[in-house]
Amino acid sequence: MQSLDPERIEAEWQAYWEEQGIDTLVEDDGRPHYYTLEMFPYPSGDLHMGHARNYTIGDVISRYKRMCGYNVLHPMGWDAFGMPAENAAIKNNSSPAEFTYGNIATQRASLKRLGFSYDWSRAVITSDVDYYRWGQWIFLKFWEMGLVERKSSAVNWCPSCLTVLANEQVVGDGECWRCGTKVQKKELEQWYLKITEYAQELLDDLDQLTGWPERVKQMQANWIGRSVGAEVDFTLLAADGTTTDQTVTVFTTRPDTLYGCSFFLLAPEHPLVKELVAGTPYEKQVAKVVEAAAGSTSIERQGGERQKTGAFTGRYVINPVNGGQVPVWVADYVLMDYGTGAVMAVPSGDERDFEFARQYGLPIPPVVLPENDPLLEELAGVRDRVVEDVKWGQAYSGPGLMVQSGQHTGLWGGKDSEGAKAVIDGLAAMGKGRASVNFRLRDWLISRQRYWGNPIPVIYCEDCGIVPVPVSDLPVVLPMDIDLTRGEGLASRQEFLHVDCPVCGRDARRETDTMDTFTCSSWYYLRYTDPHNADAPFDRAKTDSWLPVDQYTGGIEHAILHLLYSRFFTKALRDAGLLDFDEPFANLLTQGMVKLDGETMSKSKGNVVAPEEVVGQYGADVLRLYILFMAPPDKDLEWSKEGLEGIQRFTVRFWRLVHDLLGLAGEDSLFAGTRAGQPAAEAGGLPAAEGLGAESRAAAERLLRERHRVVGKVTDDIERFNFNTAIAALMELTNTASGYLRVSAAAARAADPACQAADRELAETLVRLIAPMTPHLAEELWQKALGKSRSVHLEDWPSYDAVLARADEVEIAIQVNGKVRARITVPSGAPEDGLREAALAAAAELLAGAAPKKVIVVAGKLVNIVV
RNA sequence: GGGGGCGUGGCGGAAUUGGCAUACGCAGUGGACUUAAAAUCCACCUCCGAAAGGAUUCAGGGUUCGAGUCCCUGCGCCCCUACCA
Repeated sequence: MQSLDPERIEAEWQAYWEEQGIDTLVEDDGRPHYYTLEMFPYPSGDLHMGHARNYTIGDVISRYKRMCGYNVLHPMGWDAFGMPAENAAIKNNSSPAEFTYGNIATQRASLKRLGFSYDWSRAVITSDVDYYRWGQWIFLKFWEMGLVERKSSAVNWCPSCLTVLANEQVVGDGECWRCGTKVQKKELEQWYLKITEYAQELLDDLDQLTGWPERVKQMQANWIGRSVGAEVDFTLLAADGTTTDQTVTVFTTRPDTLYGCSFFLLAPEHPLVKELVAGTPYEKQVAKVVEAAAGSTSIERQGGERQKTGAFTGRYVINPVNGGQVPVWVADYVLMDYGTGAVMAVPSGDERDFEFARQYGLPIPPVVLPENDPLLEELAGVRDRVVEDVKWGQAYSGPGLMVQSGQHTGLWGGKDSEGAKAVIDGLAAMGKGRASVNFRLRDWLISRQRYWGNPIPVIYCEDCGIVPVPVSDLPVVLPMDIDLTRGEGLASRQEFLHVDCPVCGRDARRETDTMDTFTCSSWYYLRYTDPHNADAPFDRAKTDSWLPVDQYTGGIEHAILHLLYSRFFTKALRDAGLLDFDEPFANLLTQGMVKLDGETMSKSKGNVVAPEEVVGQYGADVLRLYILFMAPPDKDLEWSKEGLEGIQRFTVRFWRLVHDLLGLAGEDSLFAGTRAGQPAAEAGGLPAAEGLGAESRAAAERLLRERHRVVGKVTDDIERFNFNTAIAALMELTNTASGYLRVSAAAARAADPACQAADRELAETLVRLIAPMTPHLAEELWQKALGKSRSVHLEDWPSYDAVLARADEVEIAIQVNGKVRARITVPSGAPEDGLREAALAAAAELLAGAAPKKVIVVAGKLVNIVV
């Protein structure tokens, strides 16, 4: 027996698998399809432990499903465009392409060293022109469908990355998702994809995603942010108080509180603001609020809450339900990009309005009263406004009785209430309002003022305006010779910038913005089904047969960004007639983080453990098994060197056990450590094993049962991704088998053919069970120790017999009043009646004559006697 | 503020439908082997107790024959999100 040498074994079998092409997909071989996918990495350096975890989980699923008889698509690629490559290029005086492709080579080597079963012939790199040309093609397809829009709006600008960002990429307290710099607001003309057209469907179809974590679905639902309510039109009064024909519309979820509107608010960025105050005494104060809001990145917080500021504009609007004149204010807490940018303030029913009213001395008339409110007696049924100001310490935003609300007084108010409906109906009849649904989701801003990305295929012509690049002119190739260290960008290349207008043929200018990298990752899972297609992004027949992805595995950080964008792309491509399914990922597994001393591993904190290092020291199999064992995949994993070494010990024990079972162990026997050639049991005080005596026969029986039980357990656990307990069960089987070998003499086993066959069968089972997790170790044992000539990874998953897994006898706990007082052993499958009798007999002494009131029998488990 | 999740030995964690709490591993302790150590093997290893026995899944209450699991209250922790009208 050779000693376990991971370095030699792993190199040898990786070469063998590659040469045999066992991971290369053979399409349409008659087996059912299974598509397992892990989120592809960004090539910013070598792989980190989070990648190792993500891809280990995916690899176990892939190998397990293959052994279960599926034709498994298990691809890998790189999300290769983006900022870090630009920054690194400037720092290292090289180019983004050099940096990116260098890291891809490094990561590819690391992935191979970890023994992942990817079909490398299908690798997709998003910065390859053969890939991104189809991203441009899809952009033009979306253009055709009316899903592309160029518009001017207040956008998020990262002053460090020198580019705009999508709403989803502004994180935390208004920071850039990539560099953490405070984002600024800028009014700019940019390219958008109309994801909002799919808002309702993106929300509704979350219900279809039964294989997604509730948490992720909730996060997406919150992000989409559907609110039901109404739009209300307020008529603007001129400066002299006369009526104009101009209206300002608000969105509200509480139309029932409309009678309590005592002031009207505009966002500082609202286009009307300037116009209202121009040349008036109010201009100065209002301008102050507007300016402060523009620099709101530096807003101070007071006691965790922002101080609200605002200013009166000197103008009024008319409340459509009661004709009341309402002062118009500008307030910094009103957001331009939610609703209409204008708000009807109802301070008695909204905490923020309440706070603002108190601060500026504005009235707070009550309109919806909570139960038991002292005002109920005074105001019940009162239609006109008699109380202008409540004495409350805070607003009441719950449901309640409507008062001081004209004809709607006495109705029940609240979100989506009868009162709300009645007010909407009244407004609709007047033509001053309508029921409305508002979404928080904004259109997806996809243009980036960066070089290292997919060029937006658009041309600006002085005569023809904005012209899409004709499909026949694709791809728009990204020039590779841009020198970022000299401050160059796409506009620096005349041959890129200047182009003949596709319509009129005159000199025109190319768009120099590139697309958000998230557009590249929004459809890569489709490309894997047909990665070399030169005529189309993908082939409908292939996507139909492989998608949706059966199992997608990746980090929770993509809960909104990537997963929402991909869902949108899928739906849009479906509507383009290119796909026939609604959702890209049927099942989603979000793996937890890898931590060290309770902190997330990160380069900046300097607390990283590099997978490469661990592989070098312990081997890929040990790293993989450790990652799977230490925590369930969706929980955070605390790194522990001791734990890693424990797993290493287990792999050695497993290795020796298989050899022992086959009679191949010799001096490396599990029990060779104590006295040469003698079972350690002797030293441990057990009688020396002489042959297959009664004790070893009993052990053999136990072992057979355990074999069937553990195969069942490991199968169930892998199906449910409980890899940690699957490994625990394998450890138990290993321990049971060691116990059996300890009490039975090797010579006697070798002399008994039935015994030898059983031992061999067990060894084969063990190797097949561990194969998805430690593929190299398993292959070495399978081919070298067991003498097989075909890869273990092409074998069938072991089967088991539930009947054999059941013990002949089971131990039944006898409880008295719910506490375990005794145990009896009965034949398994004993009938309930018998069990009851046996239990009562066994408990007679304990009961001391007390008559049982009730006896509960749980078959095969326990009997509870209630006295 | 809103939403989601969690709380089990010294540690990571198990308990699949309400049915014997603490599987498996780490750390620790003792033993065998060794001149010795490491490695290996064996045994012990929730707490109190000499033992018999008792207590124990953050705390308190409830439902139930029976609760780590379900319900209520409180405490603590984590994650997401946030002037969203």
